[in-house]
Amino acid sequence: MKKGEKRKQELLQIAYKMFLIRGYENTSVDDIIEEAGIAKGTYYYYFKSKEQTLEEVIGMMIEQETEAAKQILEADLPVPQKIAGIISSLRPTREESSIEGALMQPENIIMHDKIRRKLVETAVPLLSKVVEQGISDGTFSCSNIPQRVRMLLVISSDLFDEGRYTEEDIIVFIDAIEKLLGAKPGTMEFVRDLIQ
Amino acid sequence: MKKGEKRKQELLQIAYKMFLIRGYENTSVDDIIEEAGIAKGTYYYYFKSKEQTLEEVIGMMIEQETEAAKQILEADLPVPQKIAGIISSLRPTREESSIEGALMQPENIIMHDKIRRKLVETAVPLLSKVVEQGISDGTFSCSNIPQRVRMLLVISSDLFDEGRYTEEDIIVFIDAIEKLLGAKPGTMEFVRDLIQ
DNA sequence: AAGAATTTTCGACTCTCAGTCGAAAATTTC
DNA sequence: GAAATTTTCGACTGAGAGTCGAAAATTCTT
Repeated sequence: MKKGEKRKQELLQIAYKMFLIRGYENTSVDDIIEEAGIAKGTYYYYFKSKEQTLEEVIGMMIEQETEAAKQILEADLPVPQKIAGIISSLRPTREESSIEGALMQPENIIMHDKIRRKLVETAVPLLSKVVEQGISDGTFSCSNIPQRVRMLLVISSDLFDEGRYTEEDIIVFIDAIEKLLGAKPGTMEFVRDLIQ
Repeated sequence: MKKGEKRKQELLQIAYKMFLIRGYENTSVDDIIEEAGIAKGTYYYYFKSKEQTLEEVIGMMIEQETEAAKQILEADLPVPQKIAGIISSLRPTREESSIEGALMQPENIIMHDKIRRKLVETAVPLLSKVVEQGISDGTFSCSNIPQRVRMLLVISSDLFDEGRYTEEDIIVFIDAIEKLLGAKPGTMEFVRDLIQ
């Protein structure tokens, strides 16, 4: 038998994959333990509840994604590059979004919502710092940075999380960035490439 | 015994109240039928599933709220007044938001999310028309109206649906409206009063 | 008005699923 | 190597969503 922490990580990995593929609501604890080849009691020895498992899975995901983002933040790069880098690293990995596309759509409301909240919460401070730097160097010009950054993040998750966006959405989104952060027209065009 | 449609409305009313007070997830079908004094089978004679009941309850809510909004849309009023009117009529009623405050917070994610989506979906076309009128009369100046309106709605639900907003949020929100719709600075200040 | 057809209601039953618990097995400590 | 601690086991409970066939009420026919 495994020693504690190892086993927990293993379960977290399994839960992560299953939540991703089949959705949180469509994955039962029994599914997880079967996949892991353990008994009910063992599962509940490591997790207080199914929901706590979700919480930890999300924490894991976000932490991983935040890791790279923080690196970039510290680097010595021009503001647009930093923004580009942070956004791409926070973006769902191919693994996450491509698994059968089954991911964030049908009825994964709960998981989706929790990820969204946590993502906003952790990304706002990071991006705010970059925007501050952007203000120093004249790229941006505005006050109440965290509030503005949050708005842009909320918009972007509405637009891009579910794949439902058109060319017009992109145009307006870029315009929104420039207007809300006080950048010169056209300077945020590079964002378009990040969306692809 | 009641005749069909009447009974269904009655059940819808009961479900509506219970979902509001105790939340969708914390209300069992058994709770509903007990309150209504009917048997399980009768409930399922009228609804395919619990989720369909939620769907219909939300449809009912939104329809009611949209009613008043449409009236205002048709009226012959200055743009700011129309916006104010529509927003207030789409806003959760005191009944909805005040019931023990238990409403939209703890773990009503599913109901909250469904309401949000449906609300955005129905409000975008309405407000877009007003903005168009605002462009004719010079209040606004922009293209891609529905996209912009949607963004503002999404922001506002993030900000106000859960009561978590500060003075700065309001300032930035108003600024966002003006910038995104191309209104002159200060012209949207009246929105502040709608939030209170 | 009586029977037939239809609508509405009933409630016991099934199935799935999250979570519990006491005891067994493995591991660590002394 | 015995006692203490950690980890695992799986049968069991309880809750809740949804099913189903049959009874009761209502409406339709003639």
